[in-house]
Amino acid sequence: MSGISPSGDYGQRYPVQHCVYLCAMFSKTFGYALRATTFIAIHGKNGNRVGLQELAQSLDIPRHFLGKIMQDLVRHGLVDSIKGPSGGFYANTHTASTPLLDILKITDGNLVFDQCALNIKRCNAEFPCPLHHDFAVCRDGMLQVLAVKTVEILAVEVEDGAAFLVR
Amino acid sequence: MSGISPSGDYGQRYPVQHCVYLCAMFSKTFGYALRATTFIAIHGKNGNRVGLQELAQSLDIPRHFLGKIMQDLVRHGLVDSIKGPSGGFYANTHTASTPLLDILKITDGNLVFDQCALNIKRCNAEFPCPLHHDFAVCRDGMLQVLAVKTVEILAVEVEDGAAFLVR
DNA sequence: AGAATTAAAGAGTTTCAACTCTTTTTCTCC
DNA sequence: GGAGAAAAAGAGTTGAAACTCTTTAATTCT
Repeated sequence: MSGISPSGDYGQRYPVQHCVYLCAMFSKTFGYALRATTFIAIHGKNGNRVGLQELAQSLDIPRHFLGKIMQDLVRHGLVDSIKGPSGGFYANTHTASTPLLDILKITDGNLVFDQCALNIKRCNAEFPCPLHHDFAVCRDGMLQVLAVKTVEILAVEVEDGAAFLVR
Repeated sequence: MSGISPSGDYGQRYPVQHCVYLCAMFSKTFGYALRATTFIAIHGKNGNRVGLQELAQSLDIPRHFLGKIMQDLVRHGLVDSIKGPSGGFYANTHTASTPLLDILKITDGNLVFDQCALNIKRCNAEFPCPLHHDFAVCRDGMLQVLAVKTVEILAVEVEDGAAFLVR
């Protein structure tokens, strides 16, 4: 009959081997924004400014795309910026204390997630899709992390060498 | 200064209220495929056949798009089909016992997810991004669910009225 | 055999995230 | 105040997922 390997080999059935196939939960933009904000929380304080060029190179993010994202973060007051020579981005009083969830709201918008994992229109505890509960556990756990963790927490981890923003 | 509400209101800073913003983890195609397979496991047995028209209408899925997806499921041996008048899709010996992960592999492909939530190139336990651990917990939990649950389990839940494939 | 029906197949369209390029505005320094 | 540097702003491009439309192949029934 048919195997399940997605690329053409329709051989026989196979045991599920250990491998990971899940898609990302967040947009790339969110990852870029989070990493940039954390970088600025670390390097853009005490009068220091981080230029777009430096930021993009340090984090290996497409420069112009990052420019757009930074615009947004500045508009929302997450970081500050100044134009002109020796201008750049720097941390303000909000930067470090920002919960990650705030960044997600900016980058990924008001996707109020009443859709479920299976994209059924109205899926809730009363009329759940077959994956409603399992997915809710996973999602709410992640949400809790994002609500509780702040940029500062990440910054400290990175400064301690316990986590990394690149590579 | 600036609020965080994504749609233009750059007012003052705000408290994080309870709301959910996470994106889906799976493609729409996966949701369609999973629901269709489960529907067929329920209604396409004992010589019964489910036509594409009926399937698409019952599940509220775009008909021609579902046609493409069904092609794939048939090719991979997950369900069987027959053409002509009174043709349609029906369950075979594999259908009910298929783990959900198999369907994900077909629809979402061999996305070996060594990328992390923040899209850093090489993110692993040794050199983790700041969200590596939290995301791994969430992802692996979901993966476990998908590996363990089968179409049959969903079908029973649906037949018992404990879960729903539409609405 | 021929008409009707249904899935399979293939090609096209739409939408949106991700990314690029160019121009404008603001600021500093001489 | 003029030149240069840097962010802001806006418009354009690309690629892939999601969805549509049309044609072909297989099957049944008369």
